[in-house]
Amino acid sequence: MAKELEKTYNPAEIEERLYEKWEKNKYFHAEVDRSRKPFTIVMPPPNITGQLHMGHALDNTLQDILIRFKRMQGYSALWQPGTDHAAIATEVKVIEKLKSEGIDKNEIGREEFLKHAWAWKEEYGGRIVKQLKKMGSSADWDRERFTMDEGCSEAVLEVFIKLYEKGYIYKGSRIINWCPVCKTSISDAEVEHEDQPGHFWHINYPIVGEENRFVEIATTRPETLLGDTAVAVHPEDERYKDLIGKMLKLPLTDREIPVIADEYVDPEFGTGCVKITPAHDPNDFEVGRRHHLEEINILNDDATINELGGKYAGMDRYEARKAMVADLEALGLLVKVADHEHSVGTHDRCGTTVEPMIKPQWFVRMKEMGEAALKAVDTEDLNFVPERFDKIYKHWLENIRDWCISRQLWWGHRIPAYYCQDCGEMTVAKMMPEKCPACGKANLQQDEDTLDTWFSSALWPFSTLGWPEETEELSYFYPTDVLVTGYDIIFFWVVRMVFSALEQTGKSPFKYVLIHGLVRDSQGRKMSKSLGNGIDPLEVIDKYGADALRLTLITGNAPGNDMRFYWERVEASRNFANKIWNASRFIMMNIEKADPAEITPEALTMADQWILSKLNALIVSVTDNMEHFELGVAVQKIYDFIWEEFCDWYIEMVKPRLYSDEDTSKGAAIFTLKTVLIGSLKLLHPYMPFITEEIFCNLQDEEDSIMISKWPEYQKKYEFPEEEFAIETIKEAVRGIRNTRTSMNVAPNRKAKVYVVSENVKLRHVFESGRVFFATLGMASEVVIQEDKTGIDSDAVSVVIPNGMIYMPFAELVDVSKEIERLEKEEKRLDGEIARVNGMLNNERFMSKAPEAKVQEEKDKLTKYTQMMAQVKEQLAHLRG
RNA sequence: GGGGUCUUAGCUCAGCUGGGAGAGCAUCUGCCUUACAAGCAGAGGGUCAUAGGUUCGAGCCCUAUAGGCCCCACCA
Repeated sequence: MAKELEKTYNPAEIEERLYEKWEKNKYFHAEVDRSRKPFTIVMPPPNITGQLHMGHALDNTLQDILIRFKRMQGYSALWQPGTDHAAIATEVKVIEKLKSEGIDKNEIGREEFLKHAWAWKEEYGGRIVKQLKKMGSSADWDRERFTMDEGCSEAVLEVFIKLYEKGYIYKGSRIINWCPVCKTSISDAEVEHEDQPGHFWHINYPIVGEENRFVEIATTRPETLLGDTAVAVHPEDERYKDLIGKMLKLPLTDREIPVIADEYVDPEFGTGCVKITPAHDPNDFEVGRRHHLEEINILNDDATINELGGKYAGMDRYEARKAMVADLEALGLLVKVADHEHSVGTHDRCGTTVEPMIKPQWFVRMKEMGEAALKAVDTEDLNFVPERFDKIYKHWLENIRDWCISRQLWWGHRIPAYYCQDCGEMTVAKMMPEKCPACGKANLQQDEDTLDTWFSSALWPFSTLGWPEETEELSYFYPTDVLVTGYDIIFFWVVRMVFSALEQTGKSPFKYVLIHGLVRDSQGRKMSKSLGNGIDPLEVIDKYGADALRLTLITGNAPGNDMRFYWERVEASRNFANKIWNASRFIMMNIEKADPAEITPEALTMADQWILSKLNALIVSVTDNMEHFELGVAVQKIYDFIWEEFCDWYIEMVKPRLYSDEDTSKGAAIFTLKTVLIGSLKLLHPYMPFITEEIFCNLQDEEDSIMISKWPEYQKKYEFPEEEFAIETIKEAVRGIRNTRTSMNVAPNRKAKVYVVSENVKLRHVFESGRVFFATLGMASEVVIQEDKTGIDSDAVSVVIPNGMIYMPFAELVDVSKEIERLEKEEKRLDGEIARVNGMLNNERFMSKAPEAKVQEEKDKLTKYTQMMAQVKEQLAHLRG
């Protein structure tokens, strides 16, 4: 006996209770089970500084749908969760917090600072996890990991040393991107380029020994002049050929610099002369190395001018720029200033303009590993969904430069390099060596730098499973099946996981990468704190429930595309939840009256067979869509089936049987209602886990769970093509009747006698079986089925159906001219259809080239339409008298 | 500069390998019919950006054009 449901659907109360139950019963936990196939998803670890936003909500919903689906299909489905230490983000937050307490990072020192950082992690690291749980995420929290926990740190050390020994990690003084606010180097991927309005300052550099002769250069950053060590021209540039090798007086300094020739210069651009600042421009750096130029660093770490800047020393870079331009103008060396839009690199975390600088840093050599990562896509060991993202992935890898992995931060994995304070020898090892291997002295000090956060996240798919240990988990769950993430972190993360995994484990870390887009606001803008246009997923959950939020995020969206999120859409999802709730409530109310454990197949009526048959088809197509990651399409089909076929048609059809005393028929109805409801709930469960679980459990007595129930499969015994056709025919007839009644303004409560006339025995039989539906669905007072028009009022209203006619005598309501109008419209429609079909069938090439089935399909249509047309014409002739 | 992507009903978007254009919201009409007014029954609304091409057949494939968005890029 099923329990009765509350009258209103209250997600808040239900969700919390069910999530606790699932956790308590360990339903999320996956074990190595060699008797079953594994299915693994590794969760992109949210930052410990994180706060759940729509991006997380979408990302986690997609993963949860896949994992619940596979779990129900019988896989040992592991969703491996964890959090990321988020080096810069966390360090900045901790610094801020300390500042507010009047504490300065540098005063307390590294060790003390890290204590605060860990305290922060303890306090806030769990927050995002709690929020993910509110989404219904069925991750295996027992296996939760952290990028800086012991195991992950061990993996980092292992990889670092291996790569170092292989020569893939090296230390070098090269030009890197420096953030003057965060005071650390950052990788190329962390620099965002944005076009900003700026100026082109044209400056004359006097030629040494030639009175009043100058070389005019143009620059967007005049302050870097202080670091110039040459001016370059194109070797073939006739204008400047004679200057090559001559010396120039560098303005505002007492230095002299040479004019050099280099192919890098584009003679067509600007003046054709380029100032070369090797220490502060990546191109100039390359030129400088080619020509063995001096590299003069003129900046401090906070982007003020350093002691080499003479009178400008101590000034901020922009202040210095202003002062220098003024001085140049006073000297008469400023030729002109032109407006110029140019691309400026900014730090993606803080927005500060990045300053290229030469610093000793650690790099990962990308050539070989990049090539391996490229190959993985070609061999289909790695597949992007949608496919177009392989192009983006490949293009990036083809142009990749070495990855700067050292950061001047304290929070993170410290670089395992040790320097002898006596002889300067560097040793790379997991632990600090007791003695320097070179000089034997015990005076070593570890490198101050830490690793880029992405260095440890790159190992996430295997470090979380125990690597470098050869664990059971690793051999069973790895490589993982799907990675779900946004296109915005393909470069940061996906690429790096792939080459790291290939290098360390010899395998692509996942077979599929399911890419999703951004969740935007109703106007298509990015949701952001500064705009204040974000919608908080937690607020959505509070108001409408997690299921409604999840459904909203999945419907009407194709993989890789951005979506707009607004409240009206959530309401639509909530309405659907309510629909299911009420349909279930109705079914349960009736189960109380009779609940047959089993019924004989013969007891199933045409309607039962029809809906079971439809469910069968739904199962097949939804499963197929889900296997192909077409989650939006799949849930749309479930939605339509539940709302339209099941609620609007089947439940309405079955009501008279439920209210009758005929037990066999009632039993079959209840059996079918229950079977179809359970089947649809299961299909829907991955999308809307809470409401489906609540109903599922209330529907049966055992304290079971839908989330560990078996995924529905196609059942041969529920294949009823004949009955499907019959009900579809009846639906068409009912729609015709309703339509006609509405267009005639027949009062809804006015019943009418309905005559079905057909010469077709089979059709009469169908209507005979479906007689009852016309009473309830078609407002019929009486249904008469006959072979001809005997006894039907000559002015009865007609509805044309394939192979037959329906007549309804409405005496006083009938307006002949309107009737004619209606039929003429139908005639026109049929005329069009017939013309179209004839066009095809009369086309020889269609007949010879189109598939046979298609030709037959069109022939059948022609027969049907021709027959209907004849009836329309006959009726028209009759009305026209 | 290179690449990607989009242009489908008033709005937001689906449309899987080419075979008679769909959903949600909005609008209009009528219904509180004992699961649901967060609902029911009906209706209107689209030369699928434009121009070519391939095909028996194109929203879907190819080419060009226009407009929007995004990513990558060392032109000082």
